[in-house]
Amino acid sequence: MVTTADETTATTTSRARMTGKQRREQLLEVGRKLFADKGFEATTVEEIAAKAGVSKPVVYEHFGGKEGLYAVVVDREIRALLDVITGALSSHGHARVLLEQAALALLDYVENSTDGFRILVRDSPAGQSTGSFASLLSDVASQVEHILAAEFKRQKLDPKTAPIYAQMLVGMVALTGQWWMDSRKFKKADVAAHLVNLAWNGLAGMEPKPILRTARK
Amino acid sequence: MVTTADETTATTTSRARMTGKQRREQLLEVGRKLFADKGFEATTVEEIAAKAGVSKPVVYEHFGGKEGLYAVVVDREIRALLDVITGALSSHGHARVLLEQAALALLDYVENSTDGFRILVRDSPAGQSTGSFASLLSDVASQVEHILAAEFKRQKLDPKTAPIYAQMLVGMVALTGQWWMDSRKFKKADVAAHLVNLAWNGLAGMEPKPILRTARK
DNA sequence: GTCGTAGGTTACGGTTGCGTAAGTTACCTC
DNA sequence: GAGGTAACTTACGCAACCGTAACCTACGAC
Repeated sequence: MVTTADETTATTTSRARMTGKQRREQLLEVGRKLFADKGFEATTVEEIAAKAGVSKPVVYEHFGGKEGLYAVVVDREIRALLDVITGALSSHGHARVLLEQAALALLDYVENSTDGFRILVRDSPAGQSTGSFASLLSDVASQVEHILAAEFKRQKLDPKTAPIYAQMLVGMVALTGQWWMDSRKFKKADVAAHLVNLAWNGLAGMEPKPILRTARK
Repeated sequence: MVTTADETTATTTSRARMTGKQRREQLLEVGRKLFADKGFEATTVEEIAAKAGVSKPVVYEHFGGKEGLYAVVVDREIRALLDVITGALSSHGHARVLLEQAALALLDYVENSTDGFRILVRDSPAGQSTGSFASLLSDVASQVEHILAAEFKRQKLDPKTAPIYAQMLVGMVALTGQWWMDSRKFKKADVAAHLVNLAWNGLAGMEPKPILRTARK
């Protein structure tokens, strides 16, 4: 044992004994990071344990296995993301403002919880056919759909087509978030403003200098 | 499909001896299907071999391993998709028409080569950090960027922002394709028309009954 | 200060799936 | 119909990981 030194890459985070809760949270953190970096299958239980400065059975004790840990990690991320998006979409106001807020909410999430977002995007624990991220997207899309349907009626457009447009908007925002996560060459507020600009005005009627209508931290 | 008999799940496609080329192509087909259905890691070499009615070493003979086979499969798909998209984008004409054609090209691809598209979207052979699909997208985005930059100058918009909009458009189209692949509740031409409608006119100025401007098979 | 228990360890069994060595069969050529 | 070669097989070695059984150890309560 001895080992004050870390062998290969493992940064032995803790050394001391912890309470169950603490250890559990720590394992979740460590796992999150690893899953984000290397994906589900490429991450091994031993690696997780090592990086938490603990031995393998501890992981099994808390989560019953890799899948168990992964499930909890994903569940938390899904909930967190869904919460902020739903929050943004269910404040009342002009559809344009809702869009703006939802976009900002996603970008915030991408910024603050990059690892989590990366996990969701990667998804792929083979088991569930419906990737959890896909189902999150379709959940959000259905919220957007309702907003759009109302808006369409007002504008004398066919509400039957709302699902398509909902899907497109969600896709646009989601993939833009994904892209922004890696490139990061533009400011968050700018990305959001352009997002809204394109979605609202279209290429034919774009504002030259789009600005946000919402005050934000 | 010249299937003779299937046992449990493995559809032993061939029984007879083949030439090297034939076998190679057959293995690529089989692999493509399996990778699309189960992903890279979940697919085993034995499974591929079995489904091709052949034994494992044959696969190693032709491709040197699972990764080798996968690489060829992905490479072909990337090329194919990139070709049709690039083709659509490099015909000259109104930007709106280009968008329309590119959208249709993608949807065609999704329709005709569903397995391939699913593989690309899944991607994830751990190795290359830059998922091949991501790099394809950014490739396409850069093409779109140039088209947009020209268009922006004409419209007195800032060409510096073209990359963002390019990314958004590509994201919108790509994720819509992904969604359409699974849902399939709308007709291809309709999806394309709505795609163009949103991108071009925006939510504020949508046409009630968008129609395509291009004649298509 | 002993003792119960939560927190932790070492060490192993078992499966899975990759990759290869060595040998076999059909087919084509002369 | 002998033999060479391309196509293919059986059989195995081996490494990685998962998961578990069995055994320690710090530490607060009494």
